[in-house]
Order: sequence, then structure tokens, then C-alpha cells
Amino acid sequence: MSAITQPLEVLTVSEVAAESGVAPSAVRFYEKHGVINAVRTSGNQRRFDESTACRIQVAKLAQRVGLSVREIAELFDDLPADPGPDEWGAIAGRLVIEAEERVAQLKARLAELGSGAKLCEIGR
Amino acid sequence: MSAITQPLEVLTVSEVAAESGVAPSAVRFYEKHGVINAVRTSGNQRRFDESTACRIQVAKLAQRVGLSVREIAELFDDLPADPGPDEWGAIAGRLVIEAEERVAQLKARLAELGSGAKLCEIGR
DNA sequence: GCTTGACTTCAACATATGTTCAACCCTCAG
DNA sequence: CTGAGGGTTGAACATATGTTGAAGTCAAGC
Repeated sequence: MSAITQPLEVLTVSEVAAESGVAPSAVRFYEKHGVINAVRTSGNQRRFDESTACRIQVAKLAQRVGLSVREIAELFDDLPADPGPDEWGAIAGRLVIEAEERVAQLKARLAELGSGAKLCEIGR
Repeated sequence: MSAITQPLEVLTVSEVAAESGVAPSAVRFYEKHGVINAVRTSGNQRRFDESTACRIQVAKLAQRVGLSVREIAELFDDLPADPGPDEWGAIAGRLVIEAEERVAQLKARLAELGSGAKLCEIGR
């Protein structure tokens, strides 16, 4: 089994930043907080794999629906390096579920506020 | 037409805080940023109307789905003092729409990321 | 093997969202 | 009218999410 071990982690901070549309400082920030992962060269420079820009783009979407960086890092916790479409799909699914749950909770609590006439009286 | 002008703005900071489940400092923060409105007594103390606690509770829900305090203040911009159920309903509706729009955008962009195989490859 | 451009860390700054504290002021029940 | 309890402002602190800049190191093409 000669599985060729290709250089999977090859992108620099700037490359990832350009690919994902954020500043290099943000790339370092996301690594520090576990949203993305890097290996280091012998000279201590970060190298990222191809999936990194995708993680960042998903992270930005997640922030928009209310997830914190910590929550996003947790979401990605069991995402392997170089994930396949199936693994990405699972993460995306979980993110959508979480977002929909928040909206469902929003609706439910708004309804509560409206019915428990005492506190508030939203729509009826 | 002797419309009795009842004391509509009568609650103190602490009362609103207790009613809405946040700290008094947060109540002052929300007033400062236009999420809630106060009138002042002759001695310069804040007085809020009964709808204030409701605004705050809705604001907390809105934050959970990704709206900033500024966005929430804008949402409440055309909410009158002492709003009726109809006005509350309109605000609640707009908030739900906004939240659902964000989730829809999340789904759409996740789909884009998955289809434009070049960038990412989420689920297929 | 150099030089130049990119990378490193660390600290300071910036904004958003609050909390805490000190010093002072108002309100209202008795 | 007075005093206790709560309100006021402002500054400092705290956390989250980044950006900027300085001082020094690495990488890679010539």
C-alpha cells in the first residue's frame, strides 16, 4: 500500500486570507481560537490545508445567525483535516439545525410573550 | 373629550431590570443605545413605561439570532410608546422575517459553497 | 548566499456589549 | 422633614472579535 502522502497543509496565512475574504489578522485569530488548524514549518510559519478557507467562510455565515467563535470552534471540533463532502455535509446540516432551532425558539418565546398577556402583549 | 392622561412612564430602572431579567446596568445600556426609551423625573431619574421589559426580552431573543444592539434599536425605531398588540405583532413579525432570512441566506450560501466545487465541497 | 517580501509574536488599539465602583443626588414613607 | 434606599454620571474593568504596528525571523528566486 504505497499511499502517497501529499503535502496537505500547504497554504500560508495570506493565501487563506485571500481565499476566504478576511484579513490575515483574522486568520491568525481563528487559528488561536480553534476555528481552523495549522501545522508549522521548521521555521515556525503556519501552513493550512485547502479546507481552511471553507471553514472560515462557514464560520462567517454561522456568526451571522448568532453563533460565537467558541461555538463555531466546537461545531468544527470533530471535522477532520481535509474533510470529504459527507463530513462537510454533516457540519453544514448541524449548523442549519442549530440556526433553525434558534429561530424556532425565537418564535416560541415571542408567542409566549404574546399569550402570557401579563408580561407583554404581542399580537393578541 | 376628557382623555385621562395616566402616568404611562412610571417604572424605575430596577423595576424594569427585575421584570425583564437583566441587570440594571444593562437597562441603562439599552436606553443609551436606543433599544428602550425613558422620560426623566424633575430630579433626573429615568422612568419607563410598561412595554419596556417586553422590549428588552424581545431584544435578548433578537441577539440570540444574530442581531446587534444597533439593529435591534432600528427594529424598534417605529414602535410607539405603549404599543398595542397589533404594533407588537408587526415588530415580532419583522424580527422573525429577518431571522428566517438569515437562515435562508445561510442555507443558500452553504449550498453555493457545496456546488461551486472549486472553493469548498460541502455535501456533494 | 543574499535580498526582499512574507511570516512570527506581542502589545496596543478599536468596537460591541456589558458590569462594577465611587461620589454624589433624589424620593418617599414615616 | 428627614433618613434609608435607590437613582445619576463617569471611569475603569471585563469579554468577544478583530486590526495595526514594531521588532525580529523565514523562504525562495536570482
